[in-house]
Amino acid sequence: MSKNEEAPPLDFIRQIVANDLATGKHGGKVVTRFPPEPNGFLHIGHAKSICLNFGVARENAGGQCNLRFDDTNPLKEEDLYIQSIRTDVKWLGFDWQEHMYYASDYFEPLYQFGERLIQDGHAFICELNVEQMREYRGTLTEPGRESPWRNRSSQESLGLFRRMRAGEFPEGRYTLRAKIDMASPNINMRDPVIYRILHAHHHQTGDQWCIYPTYDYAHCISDALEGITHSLCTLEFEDHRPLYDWILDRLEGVVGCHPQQIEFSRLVMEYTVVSKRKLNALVRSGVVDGWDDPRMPTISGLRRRGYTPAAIREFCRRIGISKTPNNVELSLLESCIRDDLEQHAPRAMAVLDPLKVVITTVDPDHCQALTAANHPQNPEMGSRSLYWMREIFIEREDFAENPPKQFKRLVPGGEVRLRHAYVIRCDEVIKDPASGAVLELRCSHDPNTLHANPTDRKVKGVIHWLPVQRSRQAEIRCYETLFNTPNPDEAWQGEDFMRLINPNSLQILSHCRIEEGLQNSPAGTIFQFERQGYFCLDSKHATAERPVFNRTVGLRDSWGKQQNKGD
RNA sequence: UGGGCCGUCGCCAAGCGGUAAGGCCCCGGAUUUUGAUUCCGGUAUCCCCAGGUUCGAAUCCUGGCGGCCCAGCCA
Repeated sequence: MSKNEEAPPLDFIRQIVANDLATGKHGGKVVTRFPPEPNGFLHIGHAKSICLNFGVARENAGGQCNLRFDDTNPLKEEDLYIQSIRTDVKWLGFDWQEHMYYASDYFEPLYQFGERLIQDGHAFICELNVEQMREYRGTLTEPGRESPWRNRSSQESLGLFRRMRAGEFPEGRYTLRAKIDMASPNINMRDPVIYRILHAHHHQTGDQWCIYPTYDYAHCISDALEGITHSLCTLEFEDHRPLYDWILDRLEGVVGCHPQQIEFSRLVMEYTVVSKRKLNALVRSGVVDGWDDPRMPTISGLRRRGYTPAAIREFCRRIGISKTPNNVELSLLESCIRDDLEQHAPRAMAVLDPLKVVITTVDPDHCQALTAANHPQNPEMGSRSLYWMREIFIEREDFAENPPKQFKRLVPGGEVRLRHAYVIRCDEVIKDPASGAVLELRCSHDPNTLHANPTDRKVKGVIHWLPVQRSRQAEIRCYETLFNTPNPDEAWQGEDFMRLINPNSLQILSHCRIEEGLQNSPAGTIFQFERQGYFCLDSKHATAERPVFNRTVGLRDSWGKQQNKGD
């Protein structure tokens, strides 16, 4: 294997998996799962977990990754989310095949195991209410006290558990608790509740149940029942692992296997919040258009913004997997989408802020088709026609009466190349006498410069343009970060988050010009508007009559950067 | 002197006792009908700090310091 073909180093989880495979620990199998709770939309942080779980399965022969909805809390969950989660996982390019499950599929065995734990003396029915339980739990530095119901007989607990299931009691009256250790320094081990009464309709099981298992109880058993080998989750569950193992140890011989829980650090990214509560607040306040607003870090938002599945997967690959607290820069995500779109997005021209130019050397009725390649490096992407006519638009910022140093665009008396067309010279600047604003430019073109550069002089700049007649008006939405601080999560206090919102996060330009025909592309089509960036035909607001494009990301802009240095 | 986890370049991240990979960002320079792309080149004598073990330590030991998570009948 040559040097640059070397496989990249495996992250610590993949190392564990590879090692387990080598030693035959799980019978040579790799089964993972992605276990979202259907209580919200998937976001970029979920993408990291999806890429890890499905990735590990895909990379190993015979590997499998289940999609499992962790639906143990009917009060917070909805079927709507199940649909959107399925859509997003598929869109990201992953396939659970026939392995889509619900934790609620296991409610019956979960209940039976509960009876068994009671019979074996490992669980009891408790009558403490929420406040009492909090008092009995102790604190981080003081041990808790045992519930007065802890030592009631198994028979009594069993009877009560059955009556709980039968619906004889109101919510909160009883709970089923694991009997572990109230003095444990790990609070999760202080006789945690594993079943509670909830007279709630469940989106999958309807009114079949009025007692529901908690996450800690349901998750480990669900994993075991599905034959999961490696149960990958984020760091905040590290303290839960002893409980995960404790439950499965009590059920040894009853459930077939004992998966290994491994934790990794969750994704934290600059300028973004990801908690359901905060995302919800943004939606409710109307700061954003909805969960799929192109500024949202949701998968649907990224999709609408123009991010591709491949770019998101590449991002997840580049950030890696570790246990280190992290704060990933936005530039890394942007680099991923640029890399993808640079190769795949067809080029087109758009003028965001049009300035009219009359080419005095072209007849009023002249219309010449010029061929423009759709991609400078990839001829297979074909070409299209641009029409050379007397009246055109150029970008207002591509002309300067008093150019800054190094400016290589159009100036009075100067020349510039129009991309895919001719070199023009600016002969006259027409201004509004009152305001002094530039209204129009009069230019002449050099007919010998179509596919050739002049030999007697050097023309340094190339700018984009569009014919007035054969171009179309469009709305273009340019986005910046939603927040004006790189760490909105920290800065976010209570309900007061408006002060964190970047007032320029959305700029709507409604008088842009685009090449004719672009508006008929399917929603979601992405173009590179040359010299500007990547733009995606909006899937929500665009019509053929009124095209709307979202700027996915701008091109790298070394000129703009250089300009800003001077400020 | 509650428990758990983490600390390698501005940001991610390899490294697993043999003398600091890679990516992003940044800075030079070449090519360019996108100030894009591409292409070269540069960027940690040092791995939170202090001791120790060793011929040799980012990697082992000891002691500090800093950060994150946990007191839901949420997940």
